[in-house]
Amino acid sequence: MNKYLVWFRNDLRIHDNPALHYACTNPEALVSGVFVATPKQWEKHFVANCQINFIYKNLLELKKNLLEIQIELIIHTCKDFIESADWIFNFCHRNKISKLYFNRQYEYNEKKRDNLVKLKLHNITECITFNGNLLISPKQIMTQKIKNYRVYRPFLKRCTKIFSKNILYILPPPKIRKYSTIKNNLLEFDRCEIFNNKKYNYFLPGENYALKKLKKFVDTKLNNYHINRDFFSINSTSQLSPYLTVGALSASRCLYLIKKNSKNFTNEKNPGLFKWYSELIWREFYQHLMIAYPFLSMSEPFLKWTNKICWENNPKYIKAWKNGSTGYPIIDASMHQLKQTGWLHNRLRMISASFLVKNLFVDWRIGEKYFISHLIDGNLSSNNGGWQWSASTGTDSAPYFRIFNPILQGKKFDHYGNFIRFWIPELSAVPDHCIHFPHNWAVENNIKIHYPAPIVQYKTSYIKFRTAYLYAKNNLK
DNA sequence: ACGAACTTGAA
DNA sequence: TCAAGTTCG
Repeated sequence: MNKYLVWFRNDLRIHDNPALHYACTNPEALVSGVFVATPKQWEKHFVANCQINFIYKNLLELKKNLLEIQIELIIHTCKDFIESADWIFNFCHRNKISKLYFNRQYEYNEKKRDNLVKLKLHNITECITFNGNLLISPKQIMTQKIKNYRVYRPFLKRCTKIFSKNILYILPPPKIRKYSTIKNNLLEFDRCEIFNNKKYNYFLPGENYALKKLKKFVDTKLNNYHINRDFFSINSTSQLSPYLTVGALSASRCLYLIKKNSKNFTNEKNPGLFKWYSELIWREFYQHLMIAYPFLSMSEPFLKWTNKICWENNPKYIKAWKNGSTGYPIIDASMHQLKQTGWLHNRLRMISASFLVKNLFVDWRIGEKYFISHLIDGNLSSNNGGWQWSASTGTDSAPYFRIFNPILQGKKFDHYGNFIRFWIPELSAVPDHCIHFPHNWAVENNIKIHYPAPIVQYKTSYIKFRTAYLYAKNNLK
């Protein structure tokens, strides 16, 4: 009897999963699933504990869902990618697997691992791979001159053209298998220490929950998304990024709903929908960018000459930024939320990134690494893209003279200071109009607040960065 | 090859 | 206005 194996990686779902779907088209075959955890690899790349925890919890849900269609999910732990490639090879060899199915990953190390597996399995097991994670395959989206897009807007326009022309299919989950591969229906996760950590319960795991959450967002928040999305204290975004990262939800499922909700999803008549769609394409854009320019995943800036900037990297400043004790409430509140929940609104990511780079004059890569090591939705390409955008080192990034003023941003988007009071209770007595910079108010009213003084002055600190940036640009480009 | 366009800001 | 080069059709 034919034995097929589905190798799950960042696609922990049964809906819209090409590898799983096509492995199951032969009703006679024996289909099993496998996931290989690689703790050392994760550690080396600073994957956040909350994300690892989230992966395990999602695996549990995946296992349950696969159980219902009589497919066993084997979970094995290896050290790193190299070892996992060996293990997959041995597994296929030992169990006489005739076909191995998986959805492609395009990152540098992942691709290297997969090529190794393919090479080893040559003449033993047929490897069948799919694009299960991107909305569009890398080669299918090129400029007229057959070059990779470097600028977001034309990329978006091209995507829109393609998507409105093509019909989008969402693959259903497989039907119950004729022959079961279930050996045990125990959910053997209890020994995983991280999994038992009760600290991380902000995002409920699982594909079923993600689909419900998506539907609820589309039904209740999508229409006003463009108006509400920037106000980070009112929960107006979809908060689906963790599910997209582990693949409990596919981006194409989101696109499918977008198309379903509007015949012409590009139409300005649907501004909320269009805005959300364009955010989804940002995610896509940064992935394509990293595929085209792998050096982006190796701590290299897009603009090479920015390597010549002499970052100050003051350890005191770095520590204060990480701990949320900079004396700028919006920054400190953000850093508290990041540490405690593993999630931050995108605007807050931008404000705190801008502050680290352009006020504290710290190398953006230090911030990039810190975010990855704390984010539940941490994703190499989006995180890197966002940081390079903020630091003005990317190809399509904010101009260096564009800087977020943490006080003004706070006043604009957290007008009543609700967000700040939630994360910094020490400031709860400060009146609304002073909460974004409470220091002067405290002095004038002779009130002692338990809150650090600002570590840098906004304006002078920015000039320092700007001077160094321009120096590198003009002299060393 | 020419010209339009270029996420998110602030003074 | 800062500030301006590059990308893309």
